[in-house]
Amino acid sequence: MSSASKALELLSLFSEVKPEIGLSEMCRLAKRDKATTYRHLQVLEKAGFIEQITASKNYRLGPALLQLGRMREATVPRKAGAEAALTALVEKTGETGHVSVLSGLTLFALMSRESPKHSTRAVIDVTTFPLHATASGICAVALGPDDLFAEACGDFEAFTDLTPTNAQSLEALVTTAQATGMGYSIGRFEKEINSISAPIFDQTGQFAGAVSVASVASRFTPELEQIIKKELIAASRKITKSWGGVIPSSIENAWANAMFSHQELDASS
Amino acid sequence: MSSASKALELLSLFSEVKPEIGLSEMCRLAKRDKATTYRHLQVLEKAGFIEQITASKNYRLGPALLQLGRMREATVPRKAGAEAALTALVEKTGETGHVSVLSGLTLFALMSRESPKHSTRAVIDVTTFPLHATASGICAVALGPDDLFAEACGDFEAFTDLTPTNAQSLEALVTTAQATGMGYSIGRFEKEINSISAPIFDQTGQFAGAVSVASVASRFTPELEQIIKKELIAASRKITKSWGGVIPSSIENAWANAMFSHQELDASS
DNA sequence: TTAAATCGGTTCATATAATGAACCATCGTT
DNA sequence: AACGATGGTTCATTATATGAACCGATTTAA
Repeated sequence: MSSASKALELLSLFSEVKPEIGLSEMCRLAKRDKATTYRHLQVLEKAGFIEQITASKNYRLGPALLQLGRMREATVPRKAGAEAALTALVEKTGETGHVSVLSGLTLFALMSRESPKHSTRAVIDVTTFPLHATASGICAVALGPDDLFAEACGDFEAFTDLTPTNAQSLEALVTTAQATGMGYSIGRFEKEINSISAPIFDQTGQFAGAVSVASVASRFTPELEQIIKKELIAASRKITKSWGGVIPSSIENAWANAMFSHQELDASS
Repeated sequence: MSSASKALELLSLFSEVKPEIGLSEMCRLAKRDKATTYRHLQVLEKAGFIEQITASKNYRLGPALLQLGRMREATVPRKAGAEAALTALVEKTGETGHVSVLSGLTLFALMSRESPKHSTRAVIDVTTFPLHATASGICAVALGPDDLFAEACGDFEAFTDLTPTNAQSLEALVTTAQATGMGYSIGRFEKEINSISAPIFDQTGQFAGAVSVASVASRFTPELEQIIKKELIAASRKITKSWGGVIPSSIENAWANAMFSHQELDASS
């Protein structure tokens, strides 16, 4: 392993709960020699990636990270960060995929991609997703800011006869989404279209959008559903990383439970 | 020079005007061997500090910077970043220094520090600075968001007989501040107190606050004024860096002109 | 169509820089 | 005063970084 890598690894030892680390402690955490660790810290400090607190002699993340982070934010559009993951998602599932972003109380379509695999396929032709009727929308209401629930209740347009049209039925969908870490829409926005959606988080740590797969109901087997969920999780992880976010452990747990329980059911059937 | 430093240096080659760089170009910019540069890029990519664009094979800043930048923001308060610079400022000038932050349309006092050098000294005992009467306020109106001018015009309270009480006289002060990159208050907030103020910028690239020196008029000689300005510039650079910002070149130019023309006057007198 | 020039990426003998055990100096406890 | 922490330093040993030359693929020019 290169020495530069070892130096950079030290940065990942900082966290919100441990923002300051002293030399000795860092040696223990990194399981490395004190002299080596010290030199690595010197390098990082000279570059502004960390700084030493004069009083305590501890180290913390440095100001250069703010600059570089801002530059990344300024120069790389979110769309670019979602592109590769969405392509992979579509390829692996053979279904239509799309990514949405939450701005204020509205869920906007960011991009969509269709699979050439089937002649019949879902087409995403909306610019904003109804919160109560789509998988992405349920995902946003369930895992995004609290005021989205009220916003969703403000418009119960019935797109199909399965669309939820009152707060109670919406609440049920939201609860399921919170338990599984994913949103579902079984023919609730368009007949014959089943969608599943996973949340995306950005550098503020908040829900930032959703990545979804829309499949035609006739080929939506349990096997396909399992594949879609698996790939959605992978896509969500990739996009979240690209947007500078971290998947909250509560979501990771929900995913693990959802995938595990489903596999169990499959095995026992 | 350590190889880790060399790798990290590559990051500073990215900028808003050059967000993507290819391998060969990076070699030229960094004046380093191609193989070495390539390996450095590999290390940075593995750490998420840069990423390669699949299509063009160019490199750009990576998502890890967003995460680390946000963590720095979350764990290091602005106050801490201003502390050392303010202490040095007060020591070198022997006068009272203070730092203010702009939040919305209001300029709040963040911290102040008095010099033990003189028994008579300025005391900063306000929590918000009037925009029209203080050096920090003029600085904010001149170099901050445009709507501050209207806000300043909303309250022309006359603290002394020198306080500007109409838009015209305020405009004149603002123009001077824009030309010199600093705000001035010669007995306009408190009699016998002269203040000079330099802007601070944060990671959004915008005016974020001001660092100021308040001196008692009786010892405010041209020599002291020159020292204060020089140290203010140094303090502004330090705090701006700590807050993740960059001094705009327009401000740097204004400072250079202001300092140079004054020195010329001194020499010719 | 060919040939020269670029590009990103790779190889391997050489040279340089990373390493860590042992070492200080300093601090706060016991 | 002896102990066990801390942050920081030294120097012989060793492992890693280095770069000239190379490769294959595109692009450009003749």
